[in-house]
Amino acid sequence: MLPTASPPTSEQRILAAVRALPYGQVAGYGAIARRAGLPGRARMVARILGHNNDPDLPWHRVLRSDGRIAFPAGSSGWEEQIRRLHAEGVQVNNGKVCMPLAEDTLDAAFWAPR
DNA sequence: CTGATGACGGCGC
DNA sequence: TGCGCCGCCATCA
Repeated sequence: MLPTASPPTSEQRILAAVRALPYGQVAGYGAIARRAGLPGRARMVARILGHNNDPDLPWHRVLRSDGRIAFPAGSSGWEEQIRRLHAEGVQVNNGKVCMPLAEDTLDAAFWAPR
């Protein structure tokens, strides 16, 4: 590697965490920030997504911690996100994703009584 | 430098 | 269950 290698910026780590979301899976802003090594920066994740211009970025898999679409109901972004989630087989009810967040799923699996 | 804003989160009532 | 307030942090006016 180049000797001038610099540490990844917070923005890059956040984008990487979003790209790491598997198809048909969703996560909250706080969860993404946490995975990026930036606990408490949920708002920073939101700002990055709002300024991102990468068509390959699965931003539609990022929701609020309660599983709701972050955009105002009825807005173009709101409809677009639901449209994309539906395309991945994720069911959405009145702006609410009908499935547990990725982090909750992993946590539930870990704590499951088996 | 100070104050306001935002694709948020958590807790209290 | 729903609503409101406060906390966190980076960016903007």
